[in-house]
Amino acid sequence: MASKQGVTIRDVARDVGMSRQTVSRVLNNGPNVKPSVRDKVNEAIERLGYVPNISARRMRGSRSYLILAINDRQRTYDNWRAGRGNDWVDQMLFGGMTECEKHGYHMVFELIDTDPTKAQDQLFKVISELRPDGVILTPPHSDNTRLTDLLKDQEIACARVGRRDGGEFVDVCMDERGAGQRVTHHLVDRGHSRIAYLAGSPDYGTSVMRLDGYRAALSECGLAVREDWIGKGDFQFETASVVAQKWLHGVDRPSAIIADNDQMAFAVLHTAERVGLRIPEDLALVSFEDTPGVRLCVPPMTAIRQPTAAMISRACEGLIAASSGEEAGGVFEAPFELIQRTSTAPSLSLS
Amino acid sequence: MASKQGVTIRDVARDVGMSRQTVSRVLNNGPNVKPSVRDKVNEAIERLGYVPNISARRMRGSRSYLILAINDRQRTYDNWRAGRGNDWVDQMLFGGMTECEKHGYHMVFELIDTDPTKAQDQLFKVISELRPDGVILTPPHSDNTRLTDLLKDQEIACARVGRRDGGEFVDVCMDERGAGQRVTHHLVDRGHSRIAYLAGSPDYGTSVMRLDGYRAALSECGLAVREDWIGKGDFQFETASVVAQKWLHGVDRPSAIIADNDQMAFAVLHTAERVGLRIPEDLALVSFEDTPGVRLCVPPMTAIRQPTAAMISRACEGLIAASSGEEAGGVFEAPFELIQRTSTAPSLSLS
DNA sequence: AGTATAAATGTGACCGGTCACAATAGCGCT
DNA sequence: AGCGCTATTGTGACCGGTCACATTTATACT
Repeated sequence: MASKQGVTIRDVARDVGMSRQTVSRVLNNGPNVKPSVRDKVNEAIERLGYVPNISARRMRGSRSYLILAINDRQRTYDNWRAGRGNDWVDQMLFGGMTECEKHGYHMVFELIDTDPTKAQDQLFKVISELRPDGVILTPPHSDNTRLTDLLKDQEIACARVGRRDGGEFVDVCMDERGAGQRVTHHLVDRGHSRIAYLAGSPDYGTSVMRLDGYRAALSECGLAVREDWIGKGDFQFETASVVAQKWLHGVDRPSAIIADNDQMAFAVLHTAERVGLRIPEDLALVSFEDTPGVRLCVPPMTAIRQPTAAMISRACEGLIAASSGEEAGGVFEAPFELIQRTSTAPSLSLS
Repeated sequence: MASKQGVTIRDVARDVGMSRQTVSRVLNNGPNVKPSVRDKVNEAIERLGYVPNISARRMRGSRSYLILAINDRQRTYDNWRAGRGNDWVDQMLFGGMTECEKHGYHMVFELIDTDPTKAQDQLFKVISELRPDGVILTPPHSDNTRLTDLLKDQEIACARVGRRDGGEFVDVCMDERGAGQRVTHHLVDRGHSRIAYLAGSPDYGTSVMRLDGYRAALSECGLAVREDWIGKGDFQFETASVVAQKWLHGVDRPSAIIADNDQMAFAVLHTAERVGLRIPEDLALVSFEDTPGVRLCVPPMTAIRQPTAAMISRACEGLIAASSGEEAGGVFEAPFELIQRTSTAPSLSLS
């Protein structure tokens, strides 16, 4: 099964009686083309149904019109296998694709392993094959310097989701620290002073920043930070259940828990139910991830809504600008939203 | 920002003192290469870190090592916008990518419009740009003959999700009719005889087949089909709410409802709550889509679990085989599963 | 008008692979 | 050794664009 080629640039050139280079100039919005010629060429392109072949463009030219989005294989697989979706992937796809389409770009998704060395090999392979104009790294790979070094070495623009260093990188992020603060203040405003924090992994920069915001907010409110109320999770349900169990089973227990992702929030929810605590009356709960599950569970949870689509969209924009020769590095911070739902509704017992 | 090229096939050829064609033969598992040479070349490829460039391969060669997956823009956008995820996309991504990776292929996702003419133009553009080896069409585009004709004309292999005609196409599907039957029998087994069916859209072949299975099962059980209990939905919450409202508000109401997708099932759930019907005691409910929301809502719903990942994986396999020159068309039916949850639990009032 | 300069257009090479076909090497057999 | 045949390897062209540079045409200015 061979895929034949349709109309080529030479067909268009012949049709308008110009050289292929002139047509190429029109295609790339190059300078020094007489308006009348530009119009004539565009008309011919339209009429003949000419569409430039991306592979050919990539050969001699420097652009491939491809943006590569990298996700973590284990994380994606776990979510998929467990039957909870990858809301994240969906939003990336939508935000990225919409932006790419505007500029005539395409998105390719790839999964790579968590192990830094394997990840490096896999990324090397795929960028050698595809030679994308830009690569989007998502956590935890945004923090892997082997990958960023590789991309720098290969002179491929790189966007990092969840980082905020900028420089030559297109860093897109949310104000994680601010979100940590906001969530904490939200709970304090509701009358809570015994607020625990169920952290994800210190390997994730985002986790660290959120936790930092939590600490800061407690200080701002004149509340002490209890280190035993900072739980060490791993984004998984099981581990979080153990921590929640420990916290909730005695008398000296938190009145509110902030969970670093939806799975850990669900773990708290289940544990609370098991030990007979009602939400929100006996325990308030906030999730840092606003997935369908979080919205639909009982009670629906208050959550931080990450602007994933906006971030990826911006990442694509930056990468495309960079591959057009512009200085596009820097930090773009997308605004988060705190969605208030029942899990932190005002409760009588506290007022 | 130009992406430089690394090691090329000529570098490898020079290294082993052979011609580039010989290296090419090794790469493509071509015949007539002396084993010792093959080994030497492979060693050099490994040592030099050579990875063939996909764009270059595509130029003179007939393969692009690209599989294109097409999804409907409106549907994806609606789901995304509404804050419910696209579980479907996630599974496609995972199933497809895993299969592609095995064969050195890559997946590109694209969204196209529902309108058949627009869809055709958009597909034409993207296949002209990318020249993929295969295209996966998902509902409702699997039923759009303009698209399949275009692909046939362009000699690009095509897989259709949710179709079962086969022939030159790689059709992957679930036994939709069987699922419709199974769901209906499940309800009858639970003692129901007043079973309504909230259909999606007659534009979707899958919807039609499921409905057919429902009718068949009722006949098999000696139950009459009530046409007024076959609701015309459009996969949307709002429309389904109206239908559910009509059904549930009187005395002559169904004791069980089958919904063609999760949104419509949620609509029934909400409507039931509003009119004071308990699930499953007063009304049983089954969803044809097993998304995270369906699993997490209250009560958790019995649902058909579509083997999306398996179907897409198989589609990729077929397309890759086809582009390798094999006769790969045909129908592949992936097994569905009925996941029994609380929404159809045995209820006292019926026993 | 005549020349300097800029604008517009054209030409050949080239990117990194694969194709078609040519050329050489190796083998079995008389 | 000589022959026929097959297995193995090599050569030049080529895919469809873009690059660098050459060439022609238009505009500006003395």
